[in-house]
Amino acid sequence: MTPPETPEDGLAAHGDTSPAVSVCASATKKIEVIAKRSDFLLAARARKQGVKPMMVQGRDRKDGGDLRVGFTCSKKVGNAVARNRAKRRLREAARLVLPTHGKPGWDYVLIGRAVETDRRPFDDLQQDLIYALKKIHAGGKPSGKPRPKSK
RNA sequence: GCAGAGGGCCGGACGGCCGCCGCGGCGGGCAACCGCCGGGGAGGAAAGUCCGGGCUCCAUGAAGCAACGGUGCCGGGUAACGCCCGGGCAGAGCGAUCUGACGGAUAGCGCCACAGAGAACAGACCGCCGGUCUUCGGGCCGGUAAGGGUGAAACGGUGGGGUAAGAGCCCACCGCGCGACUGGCAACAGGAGCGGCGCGGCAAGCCCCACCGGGAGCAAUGCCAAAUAGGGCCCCCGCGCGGGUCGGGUCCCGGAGUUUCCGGGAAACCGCCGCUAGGCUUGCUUUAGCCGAGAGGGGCCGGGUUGGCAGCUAGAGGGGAUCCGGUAACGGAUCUCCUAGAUGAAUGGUCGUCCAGGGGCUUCGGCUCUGGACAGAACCCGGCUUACAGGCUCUCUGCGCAU
Repeated sequence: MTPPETPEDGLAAHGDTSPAVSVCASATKKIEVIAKRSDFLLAARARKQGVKPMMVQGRDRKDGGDLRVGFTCSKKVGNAVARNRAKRRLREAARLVLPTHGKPGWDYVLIGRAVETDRRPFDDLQQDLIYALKKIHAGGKPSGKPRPKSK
């Protein structure tokens, strides 16, 4: 079966998106990786939006610098192989989506989930990420003290 | 052909498009860096972290002893091992084969539940036999351990002789113990002869004997940088003029893109050098000094924090082929191929075609749906253990059939 054409958003097409990317991301072309634990903790205290295959946390650092992203897959996701696979799919989705839908100066943390991060069709995974980013930029909910106990 | 035993090996394949992490080369650039090209990039268990090493740091005269821990039939292999190979012994199986904490119980201590008369210098409940008494039911004294009963285990077994009844009390055979000698490197095996038999089990209870072991680990360890509160040590000390780019800071430009780093440049803010001058407070006194203390400034050291670099991957290395030694594990020689190094942690994402495997339909040609186990390097090796869809292959055993 042929894959459905999704010309919008420039996410499904691969080869000829480089001019669009360079236009949109003139200020920040590279995505930094969050490496410090304290940055993860700050992002966790900021806005969040859950979608089926992942939880997305976002924080505006308000310094206008680079867009940064981090990934978290706890042992709840599964063994090491399952955690790696989930993290790789999230990383790939972030690579395709964030240059056009992310905002400079923000930190994003993507958190993997047990089965859905692996099973979700990749196009849907990208749409979910775009939806979550929109909600977060629009205001989101502050992920305060009451941690979500449901899955 | 059926049933079974023991090994060895593989553990999806190919191709688009888009990425990630090292390495090498070329080009641009003073350089930082950027671009292009080439090549490499998870496993048989990478896992558990259970043994044995290498390596690093710490401790330590050599060594011995004690304590603690480990190993435990014998011989060999190995860098070493608790691993591997061969052999012995015991047990299981018709067999191929499999299983085994397999040193010592006359070094000592301890334990052996329940049942049973009795459980470790044996003992006598029912019996059996003799004596004696008798109300004829049996009682009492003595002998005995063959028979019964209990138990995981009861102090040899069977038969004969013998006796009041019995008993290795005596004899034959079997068993047991000691054992000259023989074979073997040894574990061990065979065994002339001797002994009437006295000597139960547990060491996965303490223990004894022999051998081995100093401790901690790559978050080891070494180096560099930044910023901060406080500590220790050392130096300078005011003013003015000039010099210079060696160190720090400031500013500008470029690169990488952020509390920063690298390269180039500018100016004289501080240190510095030359001249000049003779001290901010205070103490001492020879009223002057290379004097002391303090404030201020600078540098160094040590400690914690964060980041970077090294350690970091080619090593007792693995695979293949041939030859030699060895029953084998393994060793030697020659040729050849392979050999990842991340650090919020790369080795992928996605799509297509095919191949095993499974289900359904079938006109036996196929069609269609489904679908790939266990699992991810983190300093490196040698083992062990555990997990694992499915498949390939070799050798051997038993039974059946055919010749």
